[in-house]
Amino acid sequence: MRLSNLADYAVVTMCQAARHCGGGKVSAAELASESGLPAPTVQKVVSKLTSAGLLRSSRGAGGGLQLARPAAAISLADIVEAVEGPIALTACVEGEDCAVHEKCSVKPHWPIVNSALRGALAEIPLTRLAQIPQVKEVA
Amino acid sequence: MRLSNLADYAVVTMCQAARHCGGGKVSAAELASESGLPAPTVQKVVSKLTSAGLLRSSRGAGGGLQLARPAAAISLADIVEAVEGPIALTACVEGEDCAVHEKCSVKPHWPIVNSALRGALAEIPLTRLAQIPQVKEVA
DNA sequence: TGAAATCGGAACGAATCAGTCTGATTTAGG
DNA sequence: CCTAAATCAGACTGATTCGTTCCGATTTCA
Repeated sequence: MRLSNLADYAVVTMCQAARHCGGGKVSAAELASESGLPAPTVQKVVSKLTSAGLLRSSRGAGGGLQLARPAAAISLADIVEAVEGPIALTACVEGEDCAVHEKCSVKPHWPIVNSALRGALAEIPLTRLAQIPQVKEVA
Repeated sequence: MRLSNLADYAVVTMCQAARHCGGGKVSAAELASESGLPAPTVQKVVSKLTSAGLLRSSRGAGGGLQLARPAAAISLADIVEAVEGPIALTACVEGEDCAVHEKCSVKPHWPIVNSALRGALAEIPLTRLAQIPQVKEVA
């Protein structure tokens, strides 16, 4: 029930990338220095994000990263799935058979729980995470 | 974003225990044989569930387990938290400091996501998971 | 009193994850 | 056209956590 660190870093990195969205390309090293994360780790995160189609990479000198889609069209669920694979609380949701595959009374209920969680994450766009909220409100 | 196997087993075990709720005490070995899970694993799960106060254990010969509360008052979130600890997607929600503790723009948003997920799990009572649905409906 | 059955904690092994590094590819400039 | 720099992409190592199993302490019934 805990997100992996990679996924956490991916969210932070995507937020940083979203800020540079209008500016064009940004290098992974720049994102690392801005976010304070170790550079090699950011590189790894960026690789996964690019493979998933969330980021577009331009190689060669003067290259860099840029969001493949507008920030509003990228949800938290997309980022998590890009790094951690499909959101599935249990293996049986994925089709893998568990030890109690036969007459498992809980099995039919997992998809409902699963979609509920995924829906909660899908409703949070990257724009909402990237915006620095005025935390002036009284807690 | 995946539930640990222990938590999965805990849910199955609790469902089995809920069926025996009216019958009184049930041994961990019986729950294991009924669910098809390895007996030692069930024992470990039962220990955690008892420590969390979800199950009540009676030691000695003829002892066994029984639900500490009515099944309707036990939610999926309770079971997950009993096995995996507090539901916290990231370490910073728990108070632990992450590498980017300073000016982490994402940090203020995590509690919202976290509570959303926890709420989704808290709304599913054990009774709903224990009942065997008439899966006659066309998928 | 004896014995059985239970929970509780500790130890071992495996798997996944985090982090680091080196190599291949691509572009810009001379 | 070639050189050189900068980039991403994949593979490797070490560590932490999870899963599983086993054994001991405690408690109750007969």
